[in-house]
Amino acid sequence: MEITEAFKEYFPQLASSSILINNISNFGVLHHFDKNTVILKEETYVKVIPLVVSGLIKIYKEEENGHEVLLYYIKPGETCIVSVMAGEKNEKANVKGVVEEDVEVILIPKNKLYDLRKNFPEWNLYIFNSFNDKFDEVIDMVKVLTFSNKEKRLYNFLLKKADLNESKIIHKSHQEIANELGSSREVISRLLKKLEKNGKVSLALKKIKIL
Amino acid sequence: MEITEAFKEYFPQLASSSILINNISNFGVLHHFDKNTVILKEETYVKVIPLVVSGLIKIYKEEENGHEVLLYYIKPGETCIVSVMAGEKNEKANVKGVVEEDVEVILIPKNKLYDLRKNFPEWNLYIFNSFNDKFDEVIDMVKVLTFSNKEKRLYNFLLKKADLNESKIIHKSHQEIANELGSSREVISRLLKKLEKNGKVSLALKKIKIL
DNA sequence: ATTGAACTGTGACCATTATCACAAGTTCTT
DNA sequence: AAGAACTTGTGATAATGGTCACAGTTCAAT
Repeated sequence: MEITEAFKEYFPQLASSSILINNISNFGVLHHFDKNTVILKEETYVKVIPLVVSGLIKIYKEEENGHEVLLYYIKPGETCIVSVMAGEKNEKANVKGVVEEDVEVILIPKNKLYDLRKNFPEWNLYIFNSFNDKFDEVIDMVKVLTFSNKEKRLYNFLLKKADLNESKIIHKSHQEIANELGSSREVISRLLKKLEKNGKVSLALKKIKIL
Repeated sequence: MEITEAFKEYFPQLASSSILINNISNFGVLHHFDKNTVILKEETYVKVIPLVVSGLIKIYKEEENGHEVLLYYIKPGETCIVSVMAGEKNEKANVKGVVEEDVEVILIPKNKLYDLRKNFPEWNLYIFNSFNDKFDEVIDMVKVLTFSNKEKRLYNFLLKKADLNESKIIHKSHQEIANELGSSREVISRLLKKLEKNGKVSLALKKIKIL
């Protein structure tokens, strides 16, 4: 796929400005990353900002002792606001980004960020919106963590993942899910069994189906 | 205090542009709100954006059944990004904002937001930064909620509040704290006693001192 | 000074979640 | 086909936090 075309198709809000299209087409580069590639490391500087065209990226917060929590996914049409801010401020990232499903991204060099912010209100609105969306997601997570039990949190997670995949089937081991939710494998296994008993899911090896 | 003066003193990042100073001085209004005033309601539209000059505002997420969690405080030099976004998008707020300590704010009518975004890269950077700061705070909260117990969460909360107050003494009842942390009074009472036994705080009626 | 309201302390009990221990099933490799 | 590595199931136990019940304290107002 050609870059201008990809841009127009997946970033209509930005592509409403034809000068912006030209700009991004000039200095942006289409790039592919395989599943499991770490594209954002804690404590490292950011050189490029990804605009996701296809696939899925997951963003984690890491803990000192190696544990982690999934914060949110970045899907086509979205960008990584942590990268944008780390780029603007020349600071290190404080979260981890990993490719969940092979992605196609438009990479923007960080030194173009100032031009974009200065010249394109569309860009600024897009970034505002991106921040706002992820902010809402994380706030919702705080709410769930505060008021719901693990079973509900797990079920929410499965529904959201199924929605992103556009498939009722989730291919993950119990251990992987435990890692993403910051829990332990045994707990997740038991809760999944409970969900199965209550007719909410059906289970098979590395395969969970939403009913 | 005069508005231009307040603006220059508390918003140096914005005041670096003298045209922006003139703009905000023209359409901004200095206003005072008493403690406990609700300045942002869930499910209502936003008409003005506050730039906080003095005092403290707290932002909550509410639950269906009346429970709530404190998300973060807004202190002098900061603005309410939820209001900014609700204003830009003409949408309803999805959090609650209450005055924690009497505040002085510069109020900006929401219909000026587009001009600000279009004409002032400083404004855009300021909003990016505001989003980024609160985003980090909420992400940190997710981390604490996932990996720490209530005792640690409570102690963190006390330290943060003391820091904002610039005082080692926190004037809050156990019930108020329980509400802000989405817990129950008995649990908070017991944990505070435990912290007292371990020499971290000393307790008196509606008064907690960090040691 | 007395009363009423708000605040705090604490025992008892239960639900949820974490951890340890181990068994059993599945898939992959050689 | 055998073994290794990964995956899932489940009992036992302990820690954490929420709920109920009730007693004792402090404060403010009449």
